[in-house]
Formats: sequence, structure tokens, C-alpha cells
Amino acid sequence: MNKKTQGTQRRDESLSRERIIEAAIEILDSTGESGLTFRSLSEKLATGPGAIYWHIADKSDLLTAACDAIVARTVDAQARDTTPKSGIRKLALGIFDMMEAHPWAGSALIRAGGKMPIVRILERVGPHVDALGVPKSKQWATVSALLNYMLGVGAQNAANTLLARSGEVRRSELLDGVSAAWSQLDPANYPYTRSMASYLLAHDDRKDFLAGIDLILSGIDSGRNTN
Amino acid sequence: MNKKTQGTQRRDESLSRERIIEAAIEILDSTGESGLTFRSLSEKLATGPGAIYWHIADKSDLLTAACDAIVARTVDAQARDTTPKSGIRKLALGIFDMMEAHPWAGSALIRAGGKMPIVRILERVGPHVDALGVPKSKQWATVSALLNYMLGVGAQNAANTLLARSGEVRRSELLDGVSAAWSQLDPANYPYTRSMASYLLAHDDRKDFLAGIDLILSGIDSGRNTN
DNA sequence: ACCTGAACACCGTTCAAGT
DNA sequence: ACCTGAACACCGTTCAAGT
Repeated sequence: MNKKTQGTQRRDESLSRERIIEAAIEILDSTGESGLTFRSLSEKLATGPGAIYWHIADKSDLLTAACDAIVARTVDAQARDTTPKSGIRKLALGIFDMMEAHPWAGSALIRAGGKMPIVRILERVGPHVDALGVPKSKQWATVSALLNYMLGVGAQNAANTLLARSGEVRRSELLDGVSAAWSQLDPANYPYTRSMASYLLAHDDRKDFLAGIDLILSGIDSGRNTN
Repeated sequence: MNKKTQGTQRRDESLSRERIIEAAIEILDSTGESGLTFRSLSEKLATGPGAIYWHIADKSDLLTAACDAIVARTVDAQARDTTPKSGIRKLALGIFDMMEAHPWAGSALIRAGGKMPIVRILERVGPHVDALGVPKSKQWATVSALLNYMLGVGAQNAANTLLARSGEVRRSELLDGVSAAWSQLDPANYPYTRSMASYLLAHDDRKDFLAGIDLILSGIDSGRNTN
């Protein structure tokens, strides 16, 4: 009856930073980082590319904001009542799973500098490290180590899914390919990498990720005694 | 006298993969990752963009090859006669310094997947880890942890120099900016990050990087006993 | 076999003009 | 204040044509 509220192609909600970021996340999740352009985004939002610039500074701002939104969700889903060690382990696994589900978030997180998404993670890791008894003067180095490790894993995962996407191969097939390439390396020059080829096939990403966290955690432990 | 050998604009050496990669490194070092385009590269080589594609598959191939060249130099400069621990520390510092000198290499390394530059590093770290007494079944996870940590630091350094370049600020000023932003965060929601703002100003990148390596190394140590 | 350079199909970003 | 969409200044990559 009411023509005004029927709306054909015209969006009913007005544009907003939140709506833009939400749409960006949908595009990133479905088509990856290369699928997100100001044209694809403005098409999804039924507007022009220029309109987005009223709410978003530039593409880097958009990526950081999209990343921040999912980091916030991940971090808020964490239980607060745990021991420091299990708190760190659970947080790390949460970040890992987040990066697995949203591969673009890994590279976005690394490019975010000291902005909000990093702050959110820092704000969770820090108190756990403090509760572990690490002296204030060493906390920055310790927290950095945990953070850098998580980011390194995430960024490499992101790179791998990117490679897999472009080459029309799945993640597991990509690992198969790397393993095969390694096993064909010159034994004289690359004996170690060759020997790792079979381990690469059998390994469990998530488990190895946690093993790295545990390595750092027990490094923190032994540091406390000799301090 | 001899017009043929005087050569005006015309290059005398013919194009080759090596010459292209060498020129790419020069551009990357002087103008950063965004300065390297097939146009700028072909201009430096006094040829057309299409010519490069006869020797190089695509831009990702070019970046990986450029990265591999400087990783090879770094790794070859390492002394071989050291204890495992100091070997790992020296290698890690070598990689760190390399990434500081060539910020583009950090992101290139991360996007290289399991290709040559990674293999070179693996081939150095692996034997040290083996000599440390880590059982074969745990070596992949251990080597991965070290590698991921190094890549995480490098990629973040790369991102920071990129941010600094685009914003016309130097690296140190960027850190000042982050520190200032952190000290203005809401104390109720971000107390920990706020408290780290001052430490961020005083810290030493290289020292903290090494502290992280040492954390992992002593984690490996304590794992050996409870194994 | 190797090189040339115009052309194609895109990008992020800007900006006069509208409402 | 907010949106439109054409235009600008780029990209990576391809490919017919040359040598």
C-alpha cells in the first residue's frame, strides 16, 4: 500500500560505518582479500564507491576496522575465570581459530600496527603474564613474544590460503605440494628440510601452534626462577 | 670512435633472471614495496614490461626471488662453528638485521610459503634444534615455533615501516605516536595497554626480539628434562 | 628464442555536482 | 550532512608483432 516503504533496489537503512564494515566482512569471508574492492563493496551496499569515503578513511582503515570487529568478538567470547596459563592458551587458540575462519584477518592484524585489534589482544594477554609473576620490566618483551608468535602463525596461514586460492588447490593439497617439493630437494645441500617432508604431511597445525605457545610459557616459567 | 660500443640508452648486457632480480632489489631498497612495479622495473632495465615476463612468472615470483637472494646472503654469512644455542641466536639476529635493512623482505618471506627462502632458514635452524637434543617427533613443532616467531616480528616491522613511509613519519616517531595513543586509552577498559605505553617508548626492538628467542630456547631446554 | 609496447581489465581515490 | 558516479592516475598481465 505504502509506496514509500516498499522500496525496490533502494536500501532502506542509511549508510553507516557499521553497515559498511559488516558488508566488508561478508565479502572478505566469501571471496577473500582480493575480492574486497570499493566497487564490489559499494555494489553490495547499493551505492557508489565515493559514498564509502564519507565513513571510511581508506582501504587500510576498512581492513583494520573489519579485523577489529572479529577480534572483539573472539576476545569477548573468552572465559575470564581461569588460571593465567590456561587463560593464555585459550586466548591463543581463540585467535588461531579466528584466523583459520577468517584468513584475511591474519594479514590485517599484522598491518594494524598498534591499533585497536592489537590493543584488544594485548589487554587480555598482559594481565595473564602479570599474574604469572613476570616482573614489570620484562612484561613488554614477554607479551611481545607471545603476540609476535601468534601473528607469525596467522600471517603464514593467511598466505597459504591465498596461495591455495589462486592456484585452485585446497589447503591440504598445498601442503602435499610443499612436502613433495621438499622431498625432491638436493640431499647434499638441503638434508634437514628433506627429512622434514614426511613430518609436514602428518602434522596438525593447531597442535603445533599450541606447542609453540607452551614452549614460550615454559620459557617464562624457567625465567622466573633464575631471575 | 666506435659507434656500436658507445651505446646511448641501449643496455649492453642482455636481460636475465639475475639482472632482473638485482634491479628489483635495488628498487625495493630505495623506494619500498610500493615502488616496485613492472613499469618502474622495465624502465630501470631499459626494456618493456612484457620482456620481464619472459624470465619471471609474475610479481609474486619476483618478490620471492628477490627475498631469496638476500636470505641466501644472510644465511651464508653465518659462522658454522658455534654451539647450537648461540647458532640459533646468531641466525635469528642475522634474520632480524636483514629485515631491518630490507623491510620489504619480511612480508615477502611470509608470503613465500614453503619456497626456497624459507627452506634456507629451515636448513640452518633445524640442525641446531637437532643438536639441542629435541626428539625427531617434536622437531617440526619446535622449528616451526622459532620460524613463526621470527616471521611475526619481521612482518610487523615491515608493516610499521610501511605505515611510517606513507604517513611521512620516521619509525621512531611512529612508536611515539602509538605510545601517545595508548596512554590516552580509557583506563577502565584498557588499563594494561595504558600501563605499557611508557615501556614502549624505552624498549629496544632488537633486544626484545632476542629475549623472545631466548624464551623459546629455554622452553626447549626445560622440555628436554620432562620428556 | 627473446624482446617490444600498445592494449585490456582492472584498481584506490578524488571531486564536482547533486539532495 | 551525506550521497552520486564519472574521471584520474595508476596497476599486473597479455599478446600480436617484430628481430
